[in-house]
Amino acid sequence: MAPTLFLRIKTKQTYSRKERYCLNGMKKFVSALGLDWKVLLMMDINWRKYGQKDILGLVFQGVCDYRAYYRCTHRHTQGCLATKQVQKSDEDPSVFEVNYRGRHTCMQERLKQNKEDYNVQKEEDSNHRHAEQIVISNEPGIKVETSDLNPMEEIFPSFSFPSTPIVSDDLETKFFLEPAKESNFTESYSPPFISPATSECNYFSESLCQMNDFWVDHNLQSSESDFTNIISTTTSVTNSPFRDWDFTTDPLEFDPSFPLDTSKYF
DNA sequence: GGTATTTGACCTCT
DNA sequence: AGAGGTCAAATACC
Repeated sequence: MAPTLFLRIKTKQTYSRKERYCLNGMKKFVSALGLDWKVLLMMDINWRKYGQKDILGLVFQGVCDYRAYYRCTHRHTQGCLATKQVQKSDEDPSVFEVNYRGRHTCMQERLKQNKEDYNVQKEEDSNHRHAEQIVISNEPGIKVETSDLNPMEEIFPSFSFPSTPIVSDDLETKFFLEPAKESNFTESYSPPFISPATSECNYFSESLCQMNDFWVDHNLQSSESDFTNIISTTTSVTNSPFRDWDFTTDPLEFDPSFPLDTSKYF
């Protein structure tokens, strides 16, 4: 039985300036975990929609219009069987429920190859850095620092990655909108907030709006649009506002050995 | 022209 | 028979 991950994601047609600060907050959170935010972006973008169905009984209420079906872009080329379904919540139309089924085997193959390539290079380089790096993209700078951390695929076993490097600078503007820009954040995009899926069905509830209070207060001190400044900030999660995030709910679990103080990795 | 999305038809399961 | 899931031709987009 393929693992299933169930997410509930609150989204809106348009995000306010204040709410975009929250999105930038997500980027900082990702970097605080020792991950490149572009890595997180890559996790949810190689899906291809293959169908949608009206949800009977709810259509006439105007609440849940349809359920959309997605599968991995590389299903045919690499036999990846990962799929996901997206539908509006019948409780709150602003909440999207995302049901992930299976794992992206396509990227696991690539990760494996990259690790092998890395090991070869590591042997050749006697002056390699102490911190290990698993290069998951040919894109310069797209990598995960994993000193003393679990391998990436163990921390986030259900993460999906593209088999080809598709991250570009404009991805930042596609998802993490600059506060100064006016743009819509529509339901056609499935936010890449993914959690570890090791059990049959994990439940993850997250509201971008709940992050507002933290992020507005915190970000007033920062450049309001320059993400480069944000990620370059050395952040100890222990001392950061992130500790107050009600980010996950049971049974979602991070590896307890996962170090939260990531300041040493920057 | 290649790739992604739409959407009606079809298949499978209960 | 009906609902959920998938297929594939038509269409849209870049």
